[in-house]
Amino acid sequence: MSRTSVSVNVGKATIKDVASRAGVSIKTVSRVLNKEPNVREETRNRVNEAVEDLQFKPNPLARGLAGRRTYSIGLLYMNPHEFSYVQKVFEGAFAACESGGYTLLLRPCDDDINADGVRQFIQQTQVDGVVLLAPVSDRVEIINMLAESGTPLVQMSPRTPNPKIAAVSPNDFEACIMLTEHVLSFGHRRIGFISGDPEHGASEKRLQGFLQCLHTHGIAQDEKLLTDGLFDFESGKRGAWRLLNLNQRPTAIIASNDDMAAGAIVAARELGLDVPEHLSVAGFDDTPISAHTWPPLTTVRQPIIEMASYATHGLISRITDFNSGETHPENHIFECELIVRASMAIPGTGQF
Amino acid sequence: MSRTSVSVNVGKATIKDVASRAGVSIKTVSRVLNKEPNVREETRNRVNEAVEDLQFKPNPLARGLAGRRTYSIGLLYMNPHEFSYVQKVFEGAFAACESGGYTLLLRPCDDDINADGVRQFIQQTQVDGVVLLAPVSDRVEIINMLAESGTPLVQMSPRTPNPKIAAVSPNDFEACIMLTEHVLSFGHRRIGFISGDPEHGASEKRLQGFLQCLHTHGIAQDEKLLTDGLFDFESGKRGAWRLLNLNQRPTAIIASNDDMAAGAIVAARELGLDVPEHLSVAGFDDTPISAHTWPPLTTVRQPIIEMASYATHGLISRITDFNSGETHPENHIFECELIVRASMAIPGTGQF
DNA sequence: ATGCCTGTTGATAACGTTGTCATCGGGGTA
DNA sequence: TACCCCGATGACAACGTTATCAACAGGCAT
Repeated sequence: MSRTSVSVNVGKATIKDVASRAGVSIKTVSRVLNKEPNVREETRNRVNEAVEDLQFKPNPLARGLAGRRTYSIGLLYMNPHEFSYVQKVFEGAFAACESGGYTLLLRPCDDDINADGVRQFIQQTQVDGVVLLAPVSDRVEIINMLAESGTPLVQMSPRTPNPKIAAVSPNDFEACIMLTEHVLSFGHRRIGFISGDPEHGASEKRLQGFLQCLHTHGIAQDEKLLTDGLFDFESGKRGAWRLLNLNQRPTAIIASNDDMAAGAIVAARELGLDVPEHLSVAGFDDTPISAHTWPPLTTVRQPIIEMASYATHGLISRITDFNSGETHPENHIFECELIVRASMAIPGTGQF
Repeated sequence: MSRTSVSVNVGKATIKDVASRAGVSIKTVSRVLNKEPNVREETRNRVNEAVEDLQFKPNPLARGLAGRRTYSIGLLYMNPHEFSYVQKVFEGAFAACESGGYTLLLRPCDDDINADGVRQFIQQTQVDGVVLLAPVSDRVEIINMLAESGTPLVQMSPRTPNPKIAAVSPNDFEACIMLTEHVLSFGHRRIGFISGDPEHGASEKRLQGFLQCLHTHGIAQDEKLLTDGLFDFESGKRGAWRLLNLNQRPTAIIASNDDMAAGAIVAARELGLDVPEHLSVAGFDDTPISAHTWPPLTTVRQPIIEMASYATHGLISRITDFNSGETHPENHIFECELIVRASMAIPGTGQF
């Protein structure tokens, strides 16, 4: 009535306009919008038609204010230097949000992130829940604060899954056994291992998988072949440098991620060693760089997008289904996949 | 009064609590919060104290609903395969938002993005403004739609700056001249060039810079040495493959970005050519991969973070200063920097 | 004195939803 | 018949801010 709209005011319609057009109260429109029960089929249809006609989109701000929820969730992460990982997580989480009508907020965290910072973020943005990437997912004070404040959360790759908290994880341990098996199958027996950032639970798990596999095959473990890294290129390069300067240097190096493996390749070249003729190298994570080095890296793919999507879906449904009786949060494990490329060869030959 | 708070309700305070504590009306608190004029110094102080005491944070949803603004802006981008670029933009934009009290929403756009999709995004999220990354910044229908709807925007690296629209750009043309000069200084005369995705304005500008530089030095242009790419690794590899299979192959290749340069290195290796002994390679953008290949790539650094931060700051102040009389939007140009690494050598020698 | 402007302040509407509760009517049960 | 319960619906308060406009005090010109 009040609007002499000629398709100009499209999108500016409010719930009142819809209500008067459908000949019902705004509350009934609200019920239909939120798929609440106890609305007659015919009424529901009439409302939906009006919504369609007016191209009505509920105002998220009003919704949030009245309903104490924002239909948005936060994604907290650290380590911008592993950004290709974050990117994929974002991709998966974004897709899940999209399909659920949610908005996703990215939140980079400094190394010195504390519970207060997170609390402030949540207060400021009013997100309905959060996805925590490793290693944020391991900060006890943050987890506690969120639990206390009743904010739904889901962890990605936590060090030790908490039975009370939903989580998704790759099977790092088994995956690293699989990778090591692969390396052994070429005949390598002196294998160097560059571990990852100890801040990440995955680092320990990958190392343990490696050691377990050696043990299974009855290969003596040589402490000198284990060296530390931090998941970044430079530390991988330094680690490989140390390994390659041993009296008896390894014929293969497994790096706990691709960036470090790329560093290992560069270290080898600087020492005049060809990959894979003189040294085989394997990475982990199947990031873009693993396909873009020369030679391209044999690595392990985590289904990051799927994991993020799964985690986010779960989070959203927990936020939504306030009704469903406390389903036990699970730690869902995802299988990894071996990606064979050209950085691995039979020792001393360069042959595959 | 009503709250027997024992520091439990911290953060749940509303503007009313602040008002009663300071002994003023909520409107006056609002005035102080929004730094409006015409509040007595003493009153202002009293309110600020109350805000501090109660750890009051205004509810952004209520703010948005009442004030018709959300204190959030959107970042629209395409091409996830150039994600390290997006990452840096995000970094800069995020910092600017942070300091301005704004929230940043990332919005990946499909290739088939259209004005309707963007309109929907804006309606749904109610962002106060948007940052458009190339090549979204060149979609005329989108720009027009935003202009019509009165949404403030800023373009990053538009093809042709519009005098009515604020923008930031790198000096691609001059930067590519600088890079080409550098290549020429090693004595290269047959230089292959792999251009970028024609969808991006930068591609044309970089190519023109290259050609201009050759012309300045009186070097005849050989069409065969120009080949097309799409800014991704694979197209770079294919482009280099074509160039290296010419009867008279180039002694150096300039790729329009680092991913393609990495592809060029791999193509060379596959053909048994060493870099830089048999072939020099240069990239563009100084992405992480440029430092992680072997040899590391000579490239050009755009100050992406600074550009994004500058653009975002400008956007925010335009949103805020509804008062200031229509300052002419400017296209701010940023200088690029040559990054010299080890992928470039004197033709046929491998020496720097 | 009177009127007017200006700086300061407050009462209250408005923003567009969801939540709470009341109402109404019809069918099943005692 | 009387009662109760339940599905369907609506009136109106509530959410926590900003916007509008009125009120008030004091200074200055008339």
